[in-house]
Order: sequence, then structure tokens, then C-alpha cells
Amino acid sequence: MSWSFSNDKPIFQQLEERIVLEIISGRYEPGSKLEPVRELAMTAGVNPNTMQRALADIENTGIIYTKRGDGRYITENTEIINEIRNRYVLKKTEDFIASVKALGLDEDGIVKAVREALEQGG
Amino acid sequence: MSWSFSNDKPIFQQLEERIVLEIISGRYEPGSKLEPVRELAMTAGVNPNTMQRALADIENTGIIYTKRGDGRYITENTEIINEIRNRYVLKKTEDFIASVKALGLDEDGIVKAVREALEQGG
Amino acid sequence: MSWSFSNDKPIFQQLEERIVLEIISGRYEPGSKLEPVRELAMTAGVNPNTMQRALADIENTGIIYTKRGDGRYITENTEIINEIRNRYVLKKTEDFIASVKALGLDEDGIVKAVREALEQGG
Amino acid sequence: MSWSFSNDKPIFQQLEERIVLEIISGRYEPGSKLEPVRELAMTAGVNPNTMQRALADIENTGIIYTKRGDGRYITENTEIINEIRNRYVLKKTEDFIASVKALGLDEDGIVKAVREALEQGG
DNA sequence: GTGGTCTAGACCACC
DNA sequence: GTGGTCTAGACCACT
Repeated sequence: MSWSFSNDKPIFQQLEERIVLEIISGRYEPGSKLEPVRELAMTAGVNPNTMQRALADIENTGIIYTKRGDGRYITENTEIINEIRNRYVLKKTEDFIASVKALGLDEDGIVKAVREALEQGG
Repeated sequence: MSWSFSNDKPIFQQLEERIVLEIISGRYEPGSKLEPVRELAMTAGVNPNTMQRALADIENTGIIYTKRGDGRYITENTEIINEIRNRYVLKKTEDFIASVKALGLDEDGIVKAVREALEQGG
Repeated sequence: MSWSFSNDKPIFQQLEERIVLEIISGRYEPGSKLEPVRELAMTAGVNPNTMQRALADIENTGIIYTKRGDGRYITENTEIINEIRNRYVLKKTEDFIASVKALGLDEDGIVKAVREALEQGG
Repeated sequence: MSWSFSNDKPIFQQLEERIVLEIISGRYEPGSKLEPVRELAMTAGVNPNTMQRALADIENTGIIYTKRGDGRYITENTEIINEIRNRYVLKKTEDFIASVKALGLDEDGIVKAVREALEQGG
């Protein structure tokens, strides 16, 4: 079962987002080893070169690093993971706020909507 | 300038969502007239029948109604508009909560993230 | 404003049914005078010959009669009117019973349905 | 042998009424499979799209549902079927009552007419 | 094979 | 002119 991709963005970017999301969601422990590129590529149903590019990009953020001849590992530096997670949360939050502000909610209304949804869901 | 559509959902559903969103965002005043089907279809770059189907579906929600031989109008009943807007806000809020909960935020953390984003944005 | 006719029966029959219905509904007093054929024809939007034929047929039932040189009158004989009304009621009732029996209602169910509808409507 | 349609209502509505009527009359068992759209369309003598629209509308009532790539099925939920049947019976009953009330029958007269017709018919 | 969608184009009723 | 319906035919996704 391959992953699904939209056509409005390059596949390697979608790979990056998905993999980073899995890391910051806790799917991998800090310091643990990633699957080999070829395996990840097969799982995702993409060309290994595409997966390679995505992982190289992710590596630039410091959230993963490579041991030559061994494989890729998640950083043990939880600071980095937390920072990226915070950035992601901030983006999600800003997007959410923008979308409901467009519907006329003011700031109090937004906080209230979140509180109510939490009470109902919890 | 045609609208853009993703291929994971039928076009007529995407038309419905977009038009309803425009209505509840206040792009049309309650009681005001919609553009003719054929014009909307041309603007969106779809077949008039597809737009017709989308509008007929929307009409079932009560947010618009038809005057035969005249045109389609936004309901003057602001209750209906508000209810649909509230449903939409609720859905957006729940989606947001689910996505950040998946990253490990607890309820207090979510409210805090929203508060901070509001302060920063305001 | 002409009357409306369906295509599955001759117009003169539909005229007969409608006019007899108006008589037995009490739209005309027993002994009262009908409008002239030409006027009735114009009202119904049909050819006077067609209306003439309808009225001649109705006359055979005895519910109306002609005074030569004067016009057509509703019979003063309320027996005849009552009998035709009873026939009409019986037909309506049988049709009703047949249609709901086809849905699986038994005789008690039918009487019950009528009772409930009367209570709700009254 | 095509079905017959009147021209005072859209064909797709007449299709809906007829098919729903067949379902609530017990022509199809709960959970049984409907004929394919194309076959139903041919039987009725209409375009497959017209039949498709009728069935999609019916599906909104919950009395049938679709298995993609397989076919359409009657709901196993006899509650829904019963509710729709009851609505239909109520409508028929009210129409009947209205038509004979217009002829001057009072409520006792209506019940009496139904009783007599049942005795005669049974 | 099934249902679902979309386009194209025609015709109708209403105003 | 407006919306509403219907047909014809193509293509897709699912099984």
C-alpha cells in the first residue's frame, strides 16, 4: 500500500512533511534508527532517489543524522525535536486561527470555540 | 480564471464546499442574489450541469433558495447561516485539536498555544 | 385561467368528472341554473362542442336537465345527487383501501389509521 | 415495456415514488439487491443518468445504500422502511379524508364509509 | 461487471 | 433572460 500524494506540491516535499511529522509525533524514539532508504522508498511507493532527497533535506534541519556505512538515526537532541514540533504546532494554530477569523470570529470567540470543543471531546 | 480542484473528491462537492464557505464568510449578504448558474459555471471552469448539481445540493440545506425564472438567492434566515457557520467552525476546531493532540499536546497546552498565537498575531 | 387536463383520458371525460364533482360538492344548489355552455367552455379553455358533449353525458345520469330555450339546471331531486355522491365516496374509499392494503395494512390497521388521522387533523 | 409518466412532475421524481413504493410494499426483501442502474433504466425506458439521479435521491432517505463496485441494496434496517411506509400511509389517509370531507362527510360518516367498504370487500 | 462523475447539448417552464 | 430536466456518451474507481 503506497502513500498518497497530491499534485500541487513536489512529492519529495510531501515525503519530508510526512516523515518529519512522524518523528515529532513520537513514532520514532530519539536516537533510534530509521529504516533504510530503499525500504522507506518502497513503502512509500516512490523512487529511492526521491526518498534520498527528502531525507537529505530533513537532515539539514538537524532532526536526523547519518552514520556513514550504518544508516540514519533520529537525533538524541530533544531540543531540536521540540523546536520543530513547536514550529509545527504554531503553524497549525495560525492556520486554524486564520480560517475561523475569516468566518467572523473574534479572539474571544476563538478561545471559546476551542474550550467548548475540548469539553465536548473530553 | 478557473478554480482549482483536487482529484480526491468529486468536483461538485468541492464546488459545494467553496460556495457555502463564501456564503458563511459573508461574501454574499442574506437575501442577495447569486450569479446565474451559467456564469458561476464559467467562472469555475466547469460544465453548467455540474454547477447546477452543486447548487441543488446546497439548496437542500436551506441556505439558498430558488425563484423560478428569476435566480437563486441567499436565505434571509440568518439562523440557518449561523448554524452552518457554527458547524463549520466546530469541524475546523476539532480537526485542529486532533492534529495537535497527535503531537502530544494536552488540553492546557492547546489553549496556551492558541492564546500565544493570538497575542503574537494581534 | 384554463383548467388543466392530463393526456391519459379524453378531455370530455375529465370535464364530466370535474363538473359532477362540483355539483355533488355543493358548489351548485339543487334546482339552480348552470352557466351557459359557451361560458363554461371558455372558462375551461375548451371547444364548446367538447363541453356540450360532456354536459350531454352528465345529463344521462339525471343530475342535470335541460329547459329548451332557457338553459341547464341542477336537478331538484336530492336523491339522485346523494346517490351519485355515495357512489363517488364508495369509489374513493375502495381506492384508498386498496392502496393501503397493498402496503400490508389489515382491516383493523386501516380503521386505526383513519381514526388517528382524524384525531390529528381535527 | 417502459413505465408511463405524467408530464406534471419530473420523471426522476416519479421514478423515486414508484421505486420507494415498491420497496415499502415488500417487492424487495430488506437487505436484498436492487437491479443494476442500467437495467432499471432500460426497464423504465429512461436514460441511465435519470435513474441514477432518482436512486441517489432515494439513497438520501436511507432506505437503500450502495456498495461501490457491487450494487445497491435495500437497507436491513426495517425501522427506516416502516417509518417511510407509515408516512406514506398517513399521506394517503389524509388525502382520502380531505377528498370525502369536501363532499360533506363528517368524521363519523368517514369511519362508517370505510367500515362498510371493508365489509363489502371482505 | 458495478456505481459515480462529468461534459455536451437540447428542450422546457417561468418571468 | 432565469433555473430545471433529460439524453447521450465518455471516463473513472472499485471488486
